[in-house]
Amino acid sequence: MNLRKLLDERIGRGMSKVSGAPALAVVTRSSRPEFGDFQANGAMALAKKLKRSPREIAAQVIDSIDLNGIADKIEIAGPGFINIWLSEAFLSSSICANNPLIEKTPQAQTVVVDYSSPNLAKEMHVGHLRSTVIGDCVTRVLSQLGHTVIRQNHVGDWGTQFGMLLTHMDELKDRKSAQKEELADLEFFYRAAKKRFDSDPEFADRARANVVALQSGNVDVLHTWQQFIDISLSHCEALYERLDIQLTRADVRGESAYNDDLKSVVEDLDSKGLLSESNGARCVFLDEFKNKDGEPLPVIVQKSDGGYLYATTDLSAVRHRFNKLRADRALYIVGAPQILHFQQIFAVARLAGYVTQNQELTHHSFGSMLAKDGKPFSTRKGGAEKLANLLDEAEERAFELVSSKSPEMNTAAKKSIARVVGFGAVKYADLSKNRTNDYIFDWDQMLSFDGNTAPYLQYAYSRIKSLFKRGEVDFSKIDSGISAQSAQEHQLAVCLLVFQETVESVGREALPHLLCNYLYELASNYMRFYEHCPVLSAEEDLRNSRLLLCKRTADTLKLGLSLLGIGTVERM
RNA sequence: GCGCCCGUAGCUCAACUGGAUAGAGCAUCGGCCUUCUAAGCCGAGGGUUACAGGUUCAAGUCCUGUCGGGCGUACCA
Repeated sequence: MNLRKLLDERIGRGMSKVSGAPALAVVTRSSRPEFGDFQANGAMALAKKLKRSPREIAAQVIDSIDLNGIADKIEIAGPGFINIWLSEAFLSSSICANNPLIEKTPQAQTVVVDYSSPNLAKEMHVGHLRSTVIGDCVTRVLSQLGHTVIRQNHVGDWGTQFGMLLTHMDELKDRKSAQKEELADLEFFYRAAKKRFDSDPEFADRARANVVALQSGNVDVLHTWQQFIDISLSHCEALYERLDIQLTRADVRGESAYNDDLKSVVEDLDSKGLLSESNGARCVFLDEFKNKDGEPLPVIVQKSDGGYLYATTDLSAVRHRFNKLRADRALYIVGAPQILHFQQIFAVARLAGYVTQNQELTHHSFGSMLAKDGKPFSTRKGGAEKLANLLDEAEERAFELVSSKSPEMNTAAKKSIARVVGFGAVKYADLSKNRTNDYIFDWDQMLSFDGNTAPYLQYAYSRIKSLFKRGEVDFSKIDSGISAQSAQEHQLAVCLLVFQETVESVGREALPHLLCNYLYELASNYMRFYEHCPVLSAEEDLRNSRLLLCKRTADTLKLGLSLLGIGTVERM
């Protein structure tokens, strides 16, 4: 149940009645406990419009709304806030086993999400984590809400750097073991190829020839290319699997997939009169984009030598997503440096009619990862930390911690907990921040296990499970409701009812940190409840009520964490 | 130069998109384990929300300007 929406509708109706025209209730969580559970702020704006006293308006609104069975106290406070206290009966009936944690949307859409999209020429590094985990979370959330999600891994599998890589691969062909060894570490392989390219002119010539051969469809070169792509993809897949990222080979649709369509895109733009020629290149000029001299900035779709660019590829991808995949929405989880690029692509796509008015096309950007010295990770010169190294370190540190906290556990159990906790911490570090700013990569911060981190949420969960085990609780025998009498129980109960609204927001805005904030608040509320309200030792009715609160909290934490792509453990 | 993004506690970040006394975590200091897991709980200190104006019942949030930072800005992706 979306509680806020419910209140917004109920109070909004009252507001509109008083106004004589549609008016918004503007319901939010109350800023402090003495102001109740929720507050409606719409009366002030309405009073302004009607040129009347806000408190008077608020009083009329209260008279005209029916919150029977939902609220047991409504008050006017300050300049005209309407404060609402939810009734215990409402909390009890809302938090019961047959109410689903998340309701499906009545308006299911087809949503394409473009995320992860690593460059296959190199190995995935820590900078790829952001897009990968955010996209993974967004797709899980949208699926949970009942939408049809189509994942698109727009990998970089085409371009001039492959000439150099394929040439180097050819050189090693006769020495199978050497080739295998080098390809096992793509970072090493890339550097070796680059070194040859820079130092050996003959090699560089062959590399350039291979680029041409590749682009013109030479069968042998294509075969080698396919081999390389397969190997590189399997590197990615190993990381996806470790991190439990829901991307498979079927979701891969790289740049090369659009090659055959590029000519058609350009022709189509031409037929629609959008194309003009400038310095030999074919471009779309848009009034809203200017270059550094204040002159119109082109979106170049075909170079003067006849070649195509990533703008062309992306236009083709847009067309594919809306025409072939029948998307209602297409979300791009790609870093901030590409803001202008996507603004241009989206504008052209709209002009060309690839996307209609009621179809959504949005770029969800985020800042780049910087090294400790504040400088960007160079993806050309190496120096970027391999994602695999981060994951190794996460497992090691978590293993040490588990070992020190629970020395009695066997190694296998410790290892399995270390994986869930370590990777959870890494993912949460990225998911919990909304910054469009750049941010500094820091091992200790990334691998922290204290405070507002995934392990805190996992700990809350395992504490609840441990409680059930100790109490030998059988929920099939508990059919009573909850009674939230203490402040801690009440806060926890209200918090549980905000889950739906939070998840819907994440689906709408593609902002996983909202879910992180929510789950942290939920876990904090639970911890306070746990400290103040004994569960197993309480008399039967109270014990059952508290057990039900625990159960709902555990279920919400587990589902919420799973939507973040983070696991839970029974013990830790 | 122009465009976009950003500037919140010592550090990393929130603030439900204009609402009441700007909140968390880390770090620092003090308390709480013979009662359900101390990866926890309770408490303290720490702020002119970069700066200056403006808009209004109400501004961290909107507008203008200044300073500081990042990114982008014609055939790489």
